[in-house]
Amino acid sequence: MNSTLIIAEKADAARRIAYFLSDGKSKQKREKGLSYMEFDENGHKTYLVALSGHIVEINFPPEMKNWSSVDLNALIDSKIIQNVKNKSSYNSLTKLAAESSSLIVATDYDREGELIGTEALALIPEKFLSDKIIKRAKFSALTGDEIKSAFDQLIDVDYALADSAGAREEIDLIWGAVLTRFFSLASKRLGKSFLSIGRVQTPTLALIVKREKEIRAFQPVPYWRVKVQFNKDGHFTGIHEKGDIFDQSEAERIFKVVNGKDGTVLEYERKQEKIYKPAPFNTTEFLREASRIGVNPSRAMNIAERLYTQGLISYPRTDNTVYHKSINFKSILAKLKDTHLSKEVNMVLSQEKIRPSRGRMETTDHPPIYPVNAPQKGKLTGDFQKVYDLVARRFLATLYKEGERDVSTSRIDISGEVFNTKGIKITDPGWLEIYPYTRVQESFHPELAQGEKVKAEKWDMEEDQTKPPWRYDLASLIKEMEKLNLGTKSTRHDIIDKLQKRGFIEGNPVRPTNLGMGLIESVLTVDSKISEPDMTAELEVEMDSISEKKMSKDEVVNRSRKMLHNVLEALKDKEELINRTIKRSINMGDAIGKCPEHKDSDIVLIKDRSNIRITCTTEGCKNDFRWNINGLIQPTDKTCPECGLPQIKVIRRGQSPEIRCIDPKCSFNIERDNMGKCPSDSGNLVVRQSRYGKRFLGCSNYPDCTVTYPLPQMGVIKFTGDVCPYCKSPILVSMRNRRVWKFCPKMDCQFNKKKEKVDHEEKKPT
DNA sequence: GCAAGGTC
Repeated sequence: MNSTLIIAEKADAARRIAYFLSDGKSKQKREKGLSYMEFDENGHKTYLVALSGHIVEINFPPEMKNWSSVDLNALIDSKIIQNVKNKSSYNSLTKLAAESSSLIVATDYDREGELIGTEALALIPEKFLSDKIIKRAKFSALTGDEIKSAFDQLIDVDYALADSAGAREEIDLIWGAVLTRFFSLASKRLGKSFLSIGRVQTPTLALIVKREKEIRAFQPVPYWRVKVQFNKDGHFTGIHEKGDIFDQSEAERIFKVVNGKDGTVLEYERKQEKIYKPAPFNTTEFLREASRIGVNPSRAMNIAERLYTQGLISYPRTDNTVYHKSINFKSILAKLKDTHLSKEVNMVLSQEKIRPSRGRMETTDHPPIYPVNAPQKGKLTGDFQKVYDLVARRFLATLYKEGERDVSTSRIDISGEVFNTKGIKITDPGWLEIYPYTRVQESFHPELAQGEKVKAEKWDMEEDQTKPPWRYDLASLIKEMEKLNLGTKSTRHDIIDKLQKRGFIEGNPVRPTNLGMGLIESVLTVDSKISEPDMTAELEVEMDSISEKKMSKDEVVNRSRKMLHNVLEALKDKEELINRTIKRSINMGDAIGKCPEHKDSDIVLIKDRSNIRITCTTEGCKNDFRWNINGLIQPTDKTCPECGLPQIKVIRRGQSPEIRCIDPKCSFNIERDNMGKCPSDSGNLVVRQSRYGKRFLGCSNYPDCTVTYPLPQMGVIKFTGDVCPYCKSPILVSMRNRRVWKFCPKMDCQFNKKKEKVDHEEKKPT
């Protein structure tokens, strides 16, 4: 029993700790469902177990399960139980702990890490625990030096710090569950359509709703700009120094003074400016850039995780924007040299000295995101390739030189009115050559001299108006959440995903749905901080008081329970109002056109998750349609050529948008979906959408006839009017990216063997 | 069917 067990937070950390402590002699062991690492040192055995984050999950006991019958005040005061989530870690942990004389917690050195460590300790049966030495290794980077010195100077486990994270867990659960149930019950939205409330998700939703309200309330104000186009070896534009002029008569006065006249240079300046290279990637910046190249944060995070486990990039969850001195740039560059980025690598290597850029945030938990290895040729495709390239190019850009540009400015006088001009010319692209995701706009500007006359060619008075604030896109939303300290680098994209899946927000740029607007409005009917980032800020203060041992975890949690009782009372007083607010918001709908029956009535689109109702606002009108659609529905300003009802645009992931009549039974829609006769019972074959949004061909006599055919998911599909000579199925034609394919929908049919390629012009499909 | 936080 002379051995040590080290508990690590994740497999990667366990590997690195084992490697550095054993000088590379550690071995991975797998036996009887156990998985751990092991090494020997002078007869002393050391085991390492890797957890994967939290090993237990807290929850309410089973008797609290029923939403409708459990009293919410009782739920607030309910005891909280723990469930083991990760059985295999648990088995390795308890087995090896029994064989060890000392235990070392070596999880990440932060609040959650301390909790993850103590959770693991708490799972070890008391009889094995009592006689053991329990210690904590404190390292803030997974480097040899850090790890070795951490294990030379072990400290004690900080139970107060773990408790502070434990309080966070419990408070989040209690508030989340109680309020989620309250709002769902109040609006009678139970089952799949429940309304969720949480410390992070609700303030995030409120942010989006607030912005939408600002946009809707925005009153544009007109303004004018007086512009003159000058010419000397090329065109360049001067803008009157007053910029946006809100007084129309003043703008007119200036325009009249200068119209038709040339200018005289008052001042001219040309200077060299640096184009600073970007900082190394932290999670937020990485997600922002990925979003810009068309990979949404959730998917980007998912891909980054997989690239990380494949050993291609470093750990993707980090706040750090400064490379640690231990990173061996040369060896990484050597690995990247044989890839399609060899040109860029050589550019970096051609410098006398490599000086990496630094960001503002320097933490010690993980390095910034950078490539650690080159992928095998052809191994990465699609978005994986895009994301890897983004990380690799960002890395190379941070190691290359700054760019340089010439910035020319001048002030030009026309009859006492002054015009500012500006031109930018890149003289040395520097890192921009490696990192093509950033573009610098160039504009022409000639060299000028003071007192020089410049010819003017065009005089304009442009009218414009002030613009409403921008909607958040997924990238700027994550950035804003980071600024407000909502969520963590690992959870922000998940929170946004949740808001989308629950039908509170949609699109990118992000808009709240009517349901999302209604939920926030109803949350605001009582005076609480549920929808404010302050909830998190205040929780942080409480957590600090626990870790500083000024308060106990129970004191803090119980105080929070008391507050929640009060909030719940206030909410119950407003229950009826809350119900009405949510109902009204859902039924509000967006106007998408006029009703041909009732000329004064709007046709509105009412969305509630995947249920869509499109109806005339006149009570009882026959134009009341229901759609169940997996996809986004957008209004168009067109009407159906068949029946005159408004048309909508249906956008499904991976498919080209379709124009539809709002009446599902309109011949316009039927015609488009008609793909010929079913060979089995001569019903009509029509395009249908599966529950998962995949399209396929099915017989109109379903469920009596269950004939289906798969369809290509991309591109436009039409019926040619021909019938397959082999199997009698209708012959279809698929058009995508100007490529046209004629095929039989029966995949293994003889017809497809010859893969007939049809020219666009040769035969126009009907 | 509830939260947010780890990690895969």
